[in-house]
Amino acid sequence: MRPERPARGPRPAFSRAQLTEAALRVADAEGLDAISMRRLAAEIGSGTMSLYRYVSGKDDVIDLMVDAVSAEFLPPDVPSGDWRADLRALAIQGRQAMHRHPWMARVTATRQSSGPNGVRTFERALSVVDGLGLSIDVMLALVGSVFAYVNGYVAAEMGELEALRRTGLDVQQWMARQAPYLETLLKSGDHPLFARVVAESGRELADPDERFAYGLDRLLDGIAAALPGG
Amino acid sequence: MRPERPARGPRPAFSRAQLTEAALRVADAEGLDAISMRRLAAEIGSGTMSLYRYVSGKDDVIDLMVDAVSAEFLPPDVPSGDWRADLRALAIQGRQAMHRHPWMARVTATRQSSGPNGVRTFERALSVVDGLGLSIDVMLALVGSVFAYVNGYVAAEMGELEALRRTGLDVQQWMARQAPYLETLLKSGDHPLFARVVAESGRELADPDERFAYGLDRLLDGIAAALPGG
DNA sequence: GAAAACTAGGTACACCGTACCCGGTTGTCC
DNA sequence: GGACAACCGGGTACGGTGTACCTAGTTTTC
Repeated sequence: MRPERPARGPRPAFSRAQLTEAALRVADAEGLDAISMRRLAAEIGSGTMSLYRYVSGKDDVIDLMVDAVSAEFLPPDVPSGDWRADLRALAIQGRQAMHRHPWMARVTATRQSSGPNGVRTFERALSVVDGLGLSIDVMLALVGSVFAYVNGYVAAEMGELEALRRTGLDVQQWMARQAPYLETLLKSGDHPLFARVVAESGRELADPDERFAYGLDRLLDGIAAALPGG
Repeated sequence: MRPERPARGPRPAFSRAQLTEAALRVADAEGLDAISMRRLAAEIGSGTMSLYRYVSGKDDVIDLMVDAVSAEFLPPDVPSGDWRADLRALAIQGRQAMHRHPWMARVTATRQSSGPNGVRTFERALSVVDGLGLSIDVMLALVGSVFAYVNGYVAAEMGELEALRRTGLDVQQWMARQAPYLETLLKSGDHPLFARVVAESGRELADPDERFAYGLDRLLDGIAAALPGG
């Protein structure tokens, strides 16, 4: 955790920040699976094992990456006073950050950042619902439910996109490949609502941002209704 | 996709179902990372490469596992008429299934099942909100938001448990190891709400099931309020 | 100048998914 | 009954992975 110059020994050839930056560049462009210690070493022009002078292992690299991205949607240090707007903005900015870094959602779904920026985000999210007359347990549950929705929604969203990217196909080619299986499902007649989805979906809530916000607003409605003030 | 006896050739020594069962046994007991083609082959007493007669690759094995677990929380084929109770039950049973299979949440967070049981679950979830005067797009958004909450919540929940399991430590040992970092965070004074969490959390909503249900009920409240009938 | 504390990084090990291939078994058809 | 297609089991091999361990060089302190 200390990128600073130690007392003795030669000057380090690079820094944890440079390593993190290289890892982000690779993962953003080629996906999380493109990250390997050998690859990262090649990227910054060092020997593979030298990386272990800066991080304790690959997991540590991932932690650094997550914490770096967490900084991108850090809420302002002082809440606006409108808890709903603040929570909504945090959710939307979190999603946008995960869209900029398509590998992010898969990681944060199962492991939230315990680095400085992760903790800061958590603290500021709690501060958004502070002063509403809630116990810390309820505050935690409310913030947690919004995080759960955002992480769950975006993980599903990006999971599909990343799976598509891995195939190397475009959307048309992919749909053409799925067509026979889809046909079988529809022809069986056992899935009338799924058939309706295929036939008539997309008239409303066609914009992905709008779809995300729709569910988010339902959740925020429910939270608002449970608040002491009404 | 065809475990049936083919026309020619020797009788297969095992079946996709047996392979799936072995994979579930290993993953449930030792985690998803314990699943390897060599390990599975050893488990069912076959050569490694023979598995490829039954599945196209490791991803296919995972798909089979997910679809098998999906059968565990398949909603009844006819909704009760109480959409809220049905959606709530689906969420709770989905979570319970993911608790029985700790590896499941990590997988479904980014890749929903497109196998028979996955499609059936999807169809029946939609049928729960059918007949309420909603367009298929809104139905999709509502079901999707509940899925997002459940997947997001349980993925975070299980992610923590699985991370703990991987260390091999028990809760006390793990907390003792984190203590110095925690101390630093608290001593800095920059995280007063986080400090409150550490100090006073657990008085309300101490039961994990209750915590999960609390957020879920907020979401369902918000959905109820948006329904045409009120 | 010696020693301590750090640095870079090569080698090696155990494991992974799976492409490719060979040889054996079974059913069908002439 | 013989030929052959179609399938099965599975060994070998390749190009990857994370990282433990070790050697050797460099800088600072005493």
